[in-house]
Amino acid sequence: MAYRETVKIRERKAAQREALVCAGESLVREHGFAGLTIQAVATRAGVGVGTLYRYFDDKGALCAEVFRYATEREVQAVADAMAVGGDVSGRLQNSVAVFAERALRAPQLAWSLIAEPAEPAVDTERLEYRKAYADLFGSLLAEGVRRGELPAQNCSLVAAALVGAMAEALLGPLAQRMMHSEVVEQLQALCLRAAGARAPQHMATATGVAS
Amino acid sequence: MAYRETVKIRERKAAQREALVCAGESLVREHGFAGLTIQAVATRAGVGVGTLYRYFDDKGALCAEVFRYATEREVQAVADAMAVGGDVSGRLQNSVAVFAERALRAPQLAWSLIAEPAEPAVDTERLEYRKAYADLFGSLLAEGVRRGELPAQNCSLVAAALVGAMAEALLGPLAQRMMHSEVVEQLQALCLRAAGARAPQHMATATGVAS
DNA sequence: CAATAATGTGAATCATGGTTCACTTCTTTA
DNA sequence: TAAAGAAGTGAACCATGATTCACATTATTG
Repeated sequence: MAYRETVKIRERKAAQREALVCAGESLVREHGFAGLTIQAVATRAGVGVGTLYRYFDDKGALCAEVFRYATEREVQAVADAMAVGGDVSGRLQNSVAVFAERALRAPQLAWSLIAEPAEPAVDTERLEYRKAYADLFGSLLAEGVRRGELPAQNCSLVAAALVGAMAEALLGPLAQRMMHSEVVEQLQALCLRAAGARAPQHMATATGVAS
Repeated sequence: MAYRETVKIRERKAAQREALVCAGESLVREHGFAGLTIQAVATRAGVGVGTLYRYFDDKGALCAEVFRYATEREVQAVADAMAVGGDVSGRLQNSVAVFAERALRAPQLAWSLIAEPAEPAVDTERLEYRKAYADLFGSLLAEGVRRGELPAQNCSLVAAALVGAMAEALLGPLAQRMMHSEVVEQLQALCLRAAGARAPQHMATATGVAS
């Protein structure tokens, strides 16, 4: 016997894998999933195309991983904004702002994650991603209803609708031409009204925007 | 000189063109844009693939035409529902119902028109399509604001958001598992709240659903 | 160091589906 | 009916980009 995977190698492999995912993510940030070709990822990571296939079964697997990687911090940021104390309306207002501001600051990434045509494997992940947001907003709404702060409603459906409303409003050409702050304020007001919450209160800055 | 296009031929050509578009639309209805291949359209229309290129520059042109063809009646149905008399809230409620019911009845088509990945040419048309809806809802909202029936708001942005909210709520897996009537009612209530309109009123059936 | 077992490589291959074009068939008119 | 101009045809072609695989390189251990 003359070879067995050693710790050093295992770590190098893990680092390599992450480097590949990371290269993929940077490509998506710049050019969307359209720019995520095996060639481009390999080149950017400084390896040959064959190497990619030592780490991922196929392009779909790579795409899915890149999607998850890019997605994780987005969802987390909204979850954090929602986790602060205060009434449901305030937390809703806050999380809408975080969602919106992040999307406005990285429009290419936002579009890629929410709407860009891509591999079937990405579509699967995307469903999860939207569900993650919908679940987040859904439980917040449910809490509001339970506390009597919001009127009775089908929280899951309304949550999905809120996510759709924000996505559409932010990704359309309109939002790019408006002042970001106005877009955020309008969306906050809209979402609060849609959920039947109290009117929005002025907030100087939203949290959770730092990357 | 021994040939010039005659009326009979011109008509036959027009008919042929429409037959091709129509074949394309039926494919989209059944299998989405993924099923819209040149081969499939040609076969369904009973012609050779070459023939398609006598009528359309390329696949994009055909797709765009198919999209417009399928789209026209959808937008018209909503426009009709919006054109009836009554207050803005009632008309909003009515058009939301029409939009929702049509989407629920033809989910494959709705998904293809609203969200399916497709040719770039289709994406361009899709922008128009969404804009058409957004404009429709936008002017209704503007009228409501002008009349003092709705609170001040950025009508274009809110309209886009309403379209997004409906699309997301209807296309997600949730709506398929719920009773259609409940989905419609929830969406009506949501959109009215979002626009700051009065509470929804009971309506036995929405108009404009017949194809 | 020799043997072994990984990982790294990229030109060649494959898959898919749009597009072309040389040829056939049809329509019109002198 | 013959000539001319169009429309119809589909096998061959092409473009794109993922995937493979025979070979090279590197790491490990007796």
